[in-house]
Amino acid sequence: MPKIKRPSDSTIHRLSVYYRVLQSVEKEGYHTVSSKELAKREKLTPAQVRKDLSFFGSFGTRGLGYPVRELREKIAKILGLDRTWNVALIGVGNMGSALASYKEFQRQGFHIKLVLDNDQRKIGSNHKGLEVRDVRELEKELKTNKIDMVILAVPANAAQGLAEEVQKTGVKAILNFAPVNLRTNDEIHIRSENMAMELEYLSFCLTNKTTPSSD
Amino acid sequence: MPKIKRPSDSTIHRLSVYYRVLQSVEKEGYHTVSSKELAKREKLTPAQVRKDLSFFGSFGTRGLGYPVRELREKIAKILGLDRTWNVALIGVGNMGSALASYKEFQRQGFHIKLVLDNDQRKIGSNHKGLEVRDVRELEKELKTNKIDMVILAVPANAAQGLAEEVQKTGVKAILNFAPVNLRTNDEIHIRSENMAMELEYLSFCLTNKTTPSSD
DNA sequence: AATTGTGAAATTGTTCACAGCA
DNA sequence: TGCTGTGAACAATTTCACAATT
Repeated sequence: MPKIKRPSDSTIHRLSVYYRVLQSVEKEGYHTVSSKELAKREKLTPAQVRKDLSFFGSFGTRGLGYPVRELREKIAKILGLDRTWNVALIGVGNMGSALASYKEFQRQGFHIKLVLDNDQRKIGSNHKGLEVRDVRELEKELKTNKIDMVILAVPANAAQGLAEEVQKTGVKAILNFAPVNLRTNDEIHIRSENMAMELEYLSFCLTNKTTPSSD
Repeated sequence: MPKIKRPSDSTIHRLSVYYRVLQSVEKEGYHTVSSKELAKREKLTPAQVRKDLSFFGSFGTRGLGYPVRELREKIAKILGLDRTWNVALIGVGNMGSALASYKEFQRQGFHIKLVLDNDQRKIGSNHKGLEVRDVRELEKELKTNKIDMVILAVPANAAQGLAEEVQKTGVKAILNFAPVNLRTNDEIHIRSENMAMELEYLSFCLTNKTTPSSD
């Protein structure tokens, strides 16, 4: 039985990285770029770049390199960035507010179309042009706004319950900022940003005097 | 020559995870916990938990499991969480403000002792009990406040320059929130939180209808 | 009886090295 | 000649399986 090679988790992450680099390279006016150049800009090896891309097809020209614009578009398509995504933000505390105005989301096609909270004082208020809606209307609001992804920026103790509710509505992706590990069945994709954990990693490095070099 | 096994990057990250779980387990009143139970709570395998811990010593008792409190303390020591760290925050925009009031940092021993910005309107103003200082005084302020780590929450185009300045002052760790890959020599530990990249990962999953299951 | 700690095996991910093409 | 695409070699990580211990 032929074993089908699936791109690894890290390959996908690096694809995201290449996408960003290609945006720069394109802005700098280059029409082609080699795996060597791409690698150099991100401290990777040329072989890794080529191998990563080869999971998805042959995009380059031997002897020449990769066509910048075309490759960027190809990667966009692979990552699903050749469209826009409707995103809902749950929780308009400090972090939620910051995320609501985070330009990079918008710039990459993630449009925050809906903002929800459970605090009566916040509901109805205006937040970056969007009226904050009542989280009790979660299901209705997610449906009406055709939401594809949810960003959870709520306190740790509220996150699990909300993740389950979101899942029930049929939304298939959550980006979680609460410092808890969400337990769900396998119907939904969840990524967590755990900022304290990153500081803990740094704490480990400093404590154990490891040599840095791109951790 | 005997090859010394170094814990991998992912082992360190999981240590952070175990630390959090142990805090819960302890709060729930348990005195011992098995690798099986720890694994279950984070969807890992018992063997992995044991292997991870074994890099740092033998903390368990065969037939019984691990002493919760003791293990938590051991891990705290390994990660350098048995002390407090002085953290400086550079950039008091939306994200910076949110980070300044992020409770989890404080709770895990990361104390934001200094807040810097380059905006004259913000300098001098009070932010969560701390006066915002002028980033032009960077070196002096980092020294006076005995800063161990810096959180960078500045626009993408300012991040690289600031990272270099921070490095010159001798601080050895940066947590970067700007959506750029910081290029530095290898004297400093850098971690980046790239929130758009996490959304892109989700975008890939939805686009390619991968089966979720704890990505 | 239960559970750790750990070499060995299996798997996964990265780098090498070179054939093949522009 | 220069650079891609890729199988094969290598390296790292995870899982297995079992002796050792309480």
